[in-house]
Amino acid sequence: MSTSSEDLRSIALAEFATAGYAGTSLHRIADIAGLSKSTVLYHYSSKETLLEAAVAPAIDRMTQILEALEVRTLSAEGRLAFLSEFVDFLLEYRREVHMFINQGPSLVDVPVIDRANELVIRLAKFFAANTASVEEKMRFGIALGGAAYMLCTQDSLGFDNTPVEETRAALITILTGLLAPGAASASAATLTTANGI
Amino acid sequence: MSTSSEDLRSIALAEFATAGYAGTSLHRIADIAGLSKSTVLYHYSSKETLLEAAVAPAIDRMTQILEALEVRTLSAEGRLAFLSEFVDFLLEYRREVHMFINQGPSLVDVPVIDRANELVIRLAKFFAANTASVEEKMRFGIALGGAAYMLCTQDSLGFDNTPVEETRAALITILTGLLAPGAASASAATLTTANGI
DNA sequence: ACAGGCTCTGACCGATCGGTCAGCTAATTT
DNA sequence: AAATTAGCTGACCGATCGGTCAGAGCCTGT
Repeated sequence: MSTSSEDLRSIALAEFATAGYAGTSLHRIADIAGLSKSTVLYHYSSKETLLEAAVAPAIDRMTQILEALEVRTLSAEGRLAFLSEFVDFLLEYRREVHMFINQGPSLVDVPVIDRANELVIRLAKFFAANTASVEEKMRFGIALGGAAYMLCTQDSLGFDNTPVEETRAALITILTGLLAPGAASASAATLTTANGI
Repeated sequence: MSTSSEDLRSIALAEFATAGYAGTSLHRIADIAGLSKSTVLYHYSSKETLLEAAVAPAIDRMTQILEALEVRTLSAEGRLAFLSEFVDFLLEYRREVHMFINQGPSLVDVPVIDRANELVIRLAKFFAANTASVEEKMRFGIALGGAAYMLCTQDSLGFDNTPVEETRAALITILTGLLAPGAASASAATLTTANGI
């Protein structure tokens, strides 16, 4: 894997996430990378291949997390531990998650995006089972969509130079309060400090 | 304003919100409306004009809300009353808000979207003033982005046939807890019932 | 020195994009 | 009845889209 390939992958991911897949041309990606459009199609045989390469790591990681999750039963502590793991996932793959969430419906014919949509549904089923109330389902949607949006808009919200540790700790606190209202703040504080923040 | 004009406006809004402005062709809008592309350009002189017509009502309403907000000072009750008003705004203009939030950065050269972006910034400044902590700014981002996402994805989250009143009451409860942690649940319940739900 | 990959490029292709224009039809105005 | 207007359409335009292809430059192994 050459340097150009990795450059193109990260440039494409950033552009797809902000301008949208349809709104980003191969010419633009090539320009940013300082290459020609032909070179982009040399490294990735098509625009769709480039998209798949851009989001594949996030999908693999998400699949892995979900499989481990669906095996073990979920105690109250296990739920909080999973939340901590999921926050790390969100922090690392914020742009990919933002893409899945906001462009998933319009990219249904792309196989890799279909897999992502399926993962989101599986996650939703875990967090808000069929027996869950409407409010619980809404809480899950707000947590997922809100976190992805917020993490991709830090600059516009005015805290883009915040250290990652602080963002992580605050996000765990907020999501804990959102998804487990009631027995929230105490457990969240315990979890936050337990992870060495 | 003929029937076709209004049809095209609502079709365009729905398509722009789900597939993105760049990802939606005038041909597709015309097809859905059962008209020709030429007819779309007869009613709206350009694609950008159609976008402006689609989002203008939401921008006007949001401007009106913000101006009224920035005049009066904000007591604790006033803040909750505003939240109730803002939830109504979100419910009515969910697709427009979803557009502003997710496509705002990529449509900076469109004047009407610039106005929308400016409104979001003004709203952020109200909710999380410059003195606000990072966590408070994050809470605002999650609330805004999360509510817009959740309301536009009800079907995928499995509660699309929920009556509006229930959605509204739950959203007020959730957002109150998100934006005013601590003195949340009691006030939220009071506000919810006070609005006749 | 030479042969063979790797990386990269410009020229070119058909399809689709947003947009223009002349003109059709049916209703309305005078 | 004649003229005008609103609503709509297909043909067409230049620009840009994703994608193909032959080949140039370069580095490595023989």
